Amino acid sequence: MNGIDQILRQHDIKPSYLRMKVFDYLKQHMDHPDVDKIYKVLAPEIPTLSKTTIYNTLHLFVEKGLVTELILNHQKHYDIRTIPHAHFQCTACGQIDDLEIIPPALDPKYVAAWQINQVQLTYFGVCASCQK
Amino acid sequence: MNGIDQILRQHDIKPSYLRMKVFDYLKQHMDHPDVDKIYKVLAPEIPTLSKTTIYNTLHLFVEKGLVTELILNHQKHYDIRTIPHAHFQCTACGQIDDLEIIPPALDPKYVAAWQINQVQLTYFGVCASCQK
DNA sequence: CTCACTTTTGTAATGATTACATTTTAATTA
DNA sequence: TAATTAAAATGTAATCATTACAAAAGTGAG
Repeated sequence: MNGIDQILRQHDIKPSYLRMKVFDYLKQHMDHPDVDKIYKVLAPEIPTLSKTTIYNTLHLFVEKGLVTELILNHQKHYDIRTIPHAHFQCTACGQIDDLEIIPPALDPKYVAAWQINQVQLTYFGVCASCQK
Repeated sequence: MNGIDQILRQHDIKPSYLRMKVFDYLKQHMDHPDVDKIYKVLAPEIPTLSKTTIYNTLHLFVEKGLVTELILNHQKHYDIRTIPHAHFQCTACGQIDDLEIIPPALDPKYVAAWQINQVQLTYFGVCASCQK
């Protein structure tokens, strides 16, 4: 958990124990977990943990620009990589991989009219191991 | 509703009255409606209409490759344009616009490993009228 | 120590989607 | 045409991630 309190503070987030735990989890598990997955791992070591807290914490992280929210299959997934990149999701097992593809820039005429805040580029298909 | 029965038949779908109505709606309203929107419009003229039927019908259309499903904001939206293109969604009013951008092709090494079935490129932001 | 504020928690509500059983409609055959 | 069978449409209840909200616990300044 080295330096995590610093990172949180840099993003204007008071580093409570739980927030540090959640961020630490995200840092060590970059497989785009959803709330349930984070909860299941942290709950055993934090017996009083509530799922609502995970929701609150992640909302705060997103609001402060610390993590990116990725809605896939009616579920929110979280990613500490905030630089633009693409994703692949296997429709069989649900796993999400990062892809080093930068989403194309919008035509200037749209940029002038709209205020673009986020881009999401996702490829759906069946991963190697699920094809067998 | 000219020729709609033909289009359905071409996709191996038996053209029932309701299926034709749903497809006709999609053809005339290309603003990527969700189930609720379609239901609200069709229900008055088809008093016995059930929402489940709309769900069933759209599932069938997607399965037969007649329409594309687009999950945005935890909701399924439907699009009769099946050629690859991008979307813009306003996070304030929810409106969805088509963009003439072709999502970038995947690196051959990924294409070899995975079986890609769908690509989704979406820009999120605030549209012109919501910025006021 | 006390008070005010923030963080965390628990429960109940929401809302889109699905499961499933039943009813209605259409098509086929005798 | 009536009977039989399959397909389509319907209604209700269940599911599940997320949110709303109020209460409890923790933290820090004076």
